[in-house]
Amino acid sequence: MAAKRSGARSKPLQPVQEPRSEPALSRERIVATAVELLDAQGLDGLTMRRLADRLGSGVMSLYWHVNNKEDVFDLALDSVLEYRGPPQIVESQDWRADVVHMLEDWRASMLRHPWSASLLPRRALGPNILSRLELLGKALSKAGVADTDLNVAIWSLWNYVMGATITRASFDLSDDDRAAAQQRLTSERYPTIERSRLLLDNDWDGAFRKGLDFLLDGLAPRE
Amino acid sequence: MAAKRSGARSKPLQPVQEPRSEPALSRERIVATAVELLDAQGLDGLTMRRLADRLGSGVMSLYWHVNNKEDVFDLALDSVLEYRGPPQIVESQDWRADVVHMLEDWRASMLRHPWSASLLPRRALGPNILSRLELLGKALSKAGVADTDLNVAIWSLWNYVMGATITRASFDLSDDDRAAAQQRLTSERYPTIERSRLLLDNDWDGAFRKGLDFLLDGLAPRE
DNA sequence: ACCTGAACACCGTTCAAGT
DNA sequence: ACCTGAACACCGTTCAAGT
Repeated sequence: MAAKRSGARSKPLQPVQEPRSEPALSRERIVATAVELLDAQGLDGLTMRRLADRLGSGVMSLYWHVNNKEDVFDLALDSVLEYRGPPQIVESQDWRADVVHMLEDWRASMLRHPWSASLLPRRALGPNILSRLELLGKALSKAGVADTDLNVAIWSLWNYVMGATITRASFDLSDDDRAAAQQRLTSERYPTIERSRLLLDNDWDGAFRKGLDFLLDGLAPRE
Repeated sequence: MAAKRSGARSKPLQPVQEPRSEPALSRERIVATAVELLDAQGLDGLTMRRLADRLGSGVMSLYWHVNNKEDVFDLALDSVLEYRGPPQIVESQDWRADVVHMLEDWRASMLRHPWSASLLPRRALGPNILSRLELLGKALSKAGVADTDLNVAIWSLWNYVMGATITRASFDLSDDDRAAAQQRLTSERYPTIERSRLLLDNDWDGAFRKGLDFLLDGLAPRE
C-alpha cells in the first residue's frame, strides 16, 4: 500500500530495514496502542482482539509480550502517569505551592486519559505512582508535617485527588444529563442542593483548587 | 420440591398462592439477588446468566423487568445506599458531629458492599444518593458555610469520601500484596513513604476520621 | 402480562503448532 | 524467540414465539 521510500541507498550497510507497514510487535508498542484505544473508546473499548487489529497482528501474538489483559491495564495506567517535574528543581521555598502544583499536574495527567482515574485505585501501585507519592511526601515533610501525621496527610490528599478526578472524568461525558438532573432537583425535595446549583457549576478546576486549599489549611496551617 | 404448607385453609378466599420453590420474578427480587451476587463475586461476577440462574429463571426473563445490565447496576447501587438516619432527628446543636456521622455512615454502607464505591461516581445519581447529598448540604449550611461556598464544600467532602472508600475497598482485598509492596519500597528509592509506613498502617477508620477532621477544619473552622 | 430458547456477534485465554 | 489459528467456555442482547 505505502509508496516505496525513494532515494534509499542501493548498497545497504546494515540489513535493509524495509519499513514494513507494521513494525515488529513489542511491549512498548502494545502499551502505546492500548492507550490510544482507551483514549478513543474508553475502558470497555479495550479488547485484546481490537488491540491486535490495530497492531496488525494476531490476537495471540500479544500474549508473548504480555501475561494477560490485566497486565495491559497496569502498563497502560502507569505509562500515563509519568511525572515530568519542573525543569529545574531550584531550591523552592514555597512548599505549599509545590504540593498544589504536583497535585494539579497529577489530576491533569489523569484527565487527559479519562479512563485512568477510575482504574488507578483498583490496581497495583506502579513505579510512576510511587514516585509521585514519594515527591508528595517529601514536600509535605518539608512543609512541616510531622512524621506521625505524614501518613494521614498523604492519604487525605490522595483521597481528595482521586475522588475529584474520578468524578470529574465521569461527569464530563454527560453534560446534558447533568442539566436534566439539576432540572429534576427543582421539582422535588432537594432544596439545599438545588439552591447550591450543585450540578450546574462548571468551574471544575476552580472548585478543585479551592477544596484543595481548604484541605491544606487543615493539614498544614499557613504561618 | 418444597413440602406443601400444612394447615392451609381448604376453602381459599383468594387464589391459593402455592409457595413455589421460586417465587415470581420481580424487579425487587432481581435487584436483591444482584446485590447478593455482587457481594459474593465482585463487579465482574455479576452476569445476566448467573443472575438468572440464581433466580431460577431463563436469562431473557430478566429483560422484562429491567432494560439491560446497566440498569441492574444502577438499581443495585442505589438500593445499597439507602440512608437510615438517626432514629430521632432531635434538634442537634452539633452540626459538625452530624456531618461526621453522616459521612462515616455513608462510607460504612459502601464498605459493606465493596463493589459499590467504585461504581458510584461513574453512574447517575439515584434518589438515595441525592437524599444523602441534600442532608449533607443542609448540615453544612447550618454549620455556617456560606451559600457561595456550599458547592465547594459538598464536592470536597464527596471527593474525600469517595477517594477514601474506593481506595480502602480495593486495597482490602490484598493484604499480602501490600506487605510485599512495602517491602519493595525499602530497597528502592522511596525513602519518605517508606519511613511513613504508608502501606502498612492498618488503621483505616482512624485515618479516615483524622483526614476528615482536617478537611472540616479547613471548611468550617471551629469557633 | 410475563416468560422462553435459539441465535448472533462478540469476549479472554489454552493449546498445540508453525517459523 | 516470536507468531499463529482453532477451539473452549464464556458474554449481552435481538428476535420471534409461546402461555
